This record gives sequence, C-alpha cells and structure tokens, in this order.
Amino acid sequence: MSKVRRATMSDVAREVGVTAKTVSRVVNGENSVSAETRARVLAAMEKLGFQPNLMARNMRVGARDSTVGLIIPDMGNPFFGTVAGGIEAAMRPRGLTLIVGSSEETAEGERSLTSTFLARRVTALLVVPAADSDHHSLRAERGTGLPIVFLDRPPSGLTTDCVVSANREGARTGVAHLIAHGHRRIAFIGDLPTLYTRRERFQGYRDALAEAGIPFDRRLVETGHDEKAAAAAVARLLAAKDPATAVFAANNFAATGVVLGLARLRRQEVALVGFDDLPLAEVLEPALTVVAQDPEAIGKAAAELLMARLDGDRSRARTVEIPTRLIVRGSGELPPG
Amino acid sequence: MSKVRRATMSDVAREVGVTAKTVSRVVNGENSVSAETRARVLAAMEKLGFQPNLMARNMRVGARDSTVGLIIPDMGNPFFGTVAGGIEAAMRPRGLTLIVGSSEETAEGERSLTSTFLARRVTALLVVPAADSDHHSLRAERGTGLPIVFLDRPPSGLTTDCVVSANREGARTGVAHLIAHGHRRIAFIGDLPTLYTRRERFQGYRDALAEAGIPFDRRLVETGHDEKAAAAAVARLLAAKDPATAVFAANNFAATGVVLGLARLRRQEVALVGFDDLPLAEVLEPALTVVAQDPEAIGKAAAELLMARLDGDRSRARTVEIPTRLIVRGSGELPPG
DNA sequence: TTGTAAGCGTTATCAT
DNA sequence: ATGATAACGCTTACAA
Repeated sequence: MSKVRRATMSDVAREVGVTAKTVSRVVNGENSVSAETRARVLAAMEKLGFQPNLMARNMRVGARDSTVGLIIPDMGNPFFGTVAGGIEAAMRPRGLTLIVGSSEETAEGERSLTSTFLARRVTALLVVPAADSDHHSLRAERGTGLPIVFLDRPPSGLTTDCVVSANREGARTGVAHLIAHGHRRIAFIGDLPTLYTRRERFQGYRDALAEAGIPFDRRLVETGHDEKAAAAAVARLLAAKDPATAVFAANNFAATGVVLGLARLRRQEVALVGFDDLPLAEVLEPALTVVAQDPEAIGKAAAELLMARLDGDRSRARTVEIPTRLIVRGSGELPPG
Repeated sequence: MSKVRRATMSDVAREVGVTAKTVSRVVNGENSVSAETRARVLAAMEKLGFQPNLMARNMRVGARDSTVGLIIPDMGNPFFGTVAGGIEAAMRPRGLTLIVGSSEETAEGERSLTSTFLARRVTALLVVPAADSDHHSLRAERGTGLPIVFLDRPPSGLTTDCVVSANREGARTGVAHLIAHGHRRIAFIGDLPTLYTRRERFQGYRDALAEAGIPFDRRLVETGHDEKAAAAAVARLLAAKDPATAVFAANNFAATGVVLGLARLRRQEVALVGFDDLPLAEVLEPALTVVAQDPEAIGKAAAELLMARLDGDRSRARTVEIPTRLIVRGSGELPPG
C-alpha cells in the first residue's frame, strides 16, 4: 500500500514494445495506428491501469487546461449552489470541469482564490465578487485573453462580461404589488448599503414609490443583513408612531428574519413581499409572496457568455440581465391596517 | 487584446540577467539568494506580471497537485453545500484547493467526474456516492496511495474511510420522542429503500418501536423521495382506517412534503418529527421538531481524516459517525388525536 | 504506420 | 550565491 509510481505512456509503450508516441496516438484516437497495435496498446493500458496525466498534456498543448474556476462568497447558500449547478450543466457537454472555491465574502479570500486559480491556469474565471473587493488586478489577466465573467454583482474597476438579476425592476414590481393592494407606508429591509444588489433593489423600491406619487420616508428604511437583524428591524418599524403596514424584504435572509419577527410579534397580518424565493414559502401562514430570482438561469447565461468568449467572441463586454418573477401566494395581498 | 504569451521564469530571468533557477529560488523562498538579486527578481516579476505555473511545478515535483476533488450528487442541495463549506474551511490552512463536481445522483456522472479528477491528479478524493454507483474501480487508485474518503453514504465494494451521520441512533431518538408523547401509530416516510441513509433511519425507527414494545405495522411505512410524493403519502396515511397520529419524515424533502401535505389537509395537529433541519422550521405552525444533522462537522471530519492520510497515517480504514441533535420546537410534542 | 527529437515551465542535482 | 543540465509526462513536427 505504499506509494506506487503511476504508469506513464512510456511504461505502456515498453510493455507493448512501441514508442510513447504510438501510445499517445491511441489515447487521442488518431487513426494512423494499425488495428493490431491499437488493440495491444489498449490491453497494456488496461493491465497497467494507465490514466493519462492531464496536467502534462495541457502543459504541452496550450498552458490552459479545461478547468473553469468559480469563486462564490458562500458554499452553504443555496442561491450560489443553484447558480453553480446551472453553470455545470451548461458546461458539461463541452467537457469543462468546474472548480468552485468560497471567498467567505472577504476580499482577501477572493484574492487568494483568484491567484490559486490563475496559477492553475484555468481556462476561464467566474466570479461572484465579495462585497468589498476590487478588481483592478484582473486587468492584466484580461489582457492575456482569459475570459472573465462576473455573476450576481458587477466588478469594480474593471469592464467585463457580467450576469445579474433584474434587481431594480424586480424590486419595483414587488413594491408596486404592495401599493396596488392599498399600502402607502411600505418598509424596506435590505442588505448592507454597500452591496450592489441592495442598492439596485432600493432604487426599484424608490421607483415604485415615485410612480405612485408616494413620498419617500427614510424612517421606513432599515438594514438587516442577517435574520436576527431583520427580525429586530421589523419590530422597530412596527413600534414606530406612524408604522409601516407592509414590508419589502430585499433578500432571502431579510425575508426569513421578517417572517420570524412577525411570527413572534403575532403580527402576521402585516403585508410582506420578499426578494428571492424560499423552499417553504408556500407553507407559511400566510404563504409568502416573493419576487423570485432564477439562479439556474444566471449560471447558464454566465456559462454561455464564457463559452462564446472561448470560441473567439471578441465583441465588447456585455451585461446580461435575468428577469425575475412575482409569485403571488398571500402575504403580499394582505390589506393595510 | 489578442492572446499574449504569459511570462515564464525564463522571461523573468532574462529580464534580470540571471537563470531560471535563481528565479525559482526566489519564488520558493529559498534563502541562498543575495538580497540584491532577490529584489531585482521581485521587481522583474512584478513588471512582467509573472504568475508561477502550478501545473508545471506539480508535474516536476510530485505528479500530485494540491487539489482535492469532491463529488456530490447535487450542487443546489444546501446540505451538500454546507458539507463542502466545512471541508474547505478545514483544508484552507493547509493550502489545499477544493474542486467540486456534481454527479446528478447518477453512477455515470460519478464515474466521469472520478476519471476527470484522476486525470487531473488530485491529491485526494472525497465522494458522496450516487445511489446506484459501484466503487470497485477505485481499488486500483487506493493501491497507488491516493486517499479516498466517502461522505454521508458508505462505498459499495470497497473498504475505505467514511464519515456519516448517526442516522440510526438519530432516527431512534426522534421516534422515541414521539412515543414519549403518547404516540403508538407512527408513520415512517423515507427515501427510496435502496438508499443507505433511508435504510439506517428505518432501522432506528424500528429500534424505537421495539424498545417501547410497539408492534411494527408495515402499512405505516411509505416512500416519498420528493415533496410531492411525501405530501401524497401523508394524505394516504391519514385516510387509512386505523390512521397514524404521528409522522417521522426521514429526510428534508420528506419533511417539507409532509408539512405541505398537512397544511393542505388542515391537519396540523398531527405530530411530526423531521430528519435534517430546515431554515424556516422555527416559523412554521407548529414549529418543526427535528433531528438535526451537522453537515459542517461531516465536512470537517472528512477533511481531517483525509489530511491525516496525507500525513502518512496508514492505519486501517475508519468510519466516523457524526452525532445528531434533537431540536424540540413544537410539532413533535403534539399529543395523539 | 511508426519513430525521433525537441520542448512546454518548472525544479533536482551537481557544479562552480 | 548562482548556473548548467536533465528530467517530469506529454505532444508537435518532421522523418523514416
């Protein structure tokens, strides 16, 4: 059980009595090999348990291997998991392998993963940037022809392909839905204001208010970047003198927190629309109305953009927006007070 | 913006007027380089944007690179995402990079990923096997000293390290909890009977019944491998002549489905214990009592087992069981009809 | 149809 | 402290 050297092409060649090049021909399916030689080579490969060394091959062939690096902020978040699934599915037919790493939402983690991936000479890079990261350093990479696509959030300090949800329009729709059901005091509970998605969704919120001629009241805006904070935020909002009658929760953690908070306060009659769907949304009481994103489609679009670049598409950087969808289930249709 | 050749050690060396070997020394922090030379090399590296090529390095150094391959059945399942997060966190200090690929719960997907990873000469392999896969072919790999660890489900046809939840004991605890609250007609809704986790949890269910002297009734056992099936199963169980007064849902999909089914039937007074926690378990009405797994700990244990092997641990294959935890929230304490 | 020589980017070994 | 040379496992280009 000690470390046995792995069989190489030369080992196989020696076994058969040919040259490594002949084995290489068999492995790569070149047709200039006699049927008999091919058979003997295949037998020897089987016997020795030969597995071609992709690293050596790629080094010789093009310095780039067939791996795509994906950096996400958090492996445990099903949103990113589903995005990754969409990417994988779209790349599989092409024989591309996905390497996923998690930045833990830190610029340092992202930087370190980037450099690991680059040292590994990935074919392309897919990045969901951490909140505070900067992407100037990737400019040089772009110069070498490495396709880079950003997902969910755009890069800072770099122009490149990007796939995002229709955050602003989606939020506008969700808030307009609440307005259509008679609400005028609508709270916004979102992520940290530095985050791209929070800013976009906030704009959508203001768009909807403006369209309806409802004055903006900054006291109705709260930050709740995790469940606890969101639950606390909703408690504050409802305790105020001129309280909100409806809440727009701008991400899934916020939505979960608001649901929790309302349940504890026994205030389930407060209207609520969440951004991003939740697995149990349907079973809640009331069932949760949401603006659903399409993480799978985001991944698919990013993979397609990337493969087009690999195929030589040299057009200028594109930004693809994936539409959202309002799913009406109950909580968003509750009337005011 | 066309394909620019990437700077190599020789390029840097030429720029400085030294040999590639000297640059290599600087890159690897060997101390036999004069301070002045080192400074000039570092400057040249910066200027040319040099990034060492890990593939070439690994090829020369040991044929193995510092990548660990992980195969999971489904990227979108947060259980596996969290497992992956636990692995990554445990490996990061050691500079190991995780490559994740999804088998889509098929033997073929698993086989193809395995061979990709092997061709890539990963340092080690982590596998959550697909339901119907076989692992004889990995025997040869084990022979070459490649550490292989299975997670969540044991291998078939191969003896190797393995990390699983305490499925049987956890299920026993959950069912005993229902019994302690007066139930004697307890339904079991689980995955497909071929799945290891289903079989183990089913054993735990029977253990609990046996301990309490409750006769086993096979009519109370249903298969619900997705939400819809589980919802249908619970409807059948409650419509029977001597209906169940409590349900043990042996995985998260089954639990979600049962919650859904009970809600639709307006039968939320039926007691329920789920296996595996759900994000919104606390907000359901009634809140969901579960036997929680610890996916992060599963990942961590697997990574540690693996790193011990990399450090030369040659002891025989171990199976690590990660304990589960009963979280009491309400649904499991409801009394019988 | 098969072989030879050279080289991908790096490092081990032995010199200097 | 630095360099020359060979080698890792494979493929390209050319030759036989």
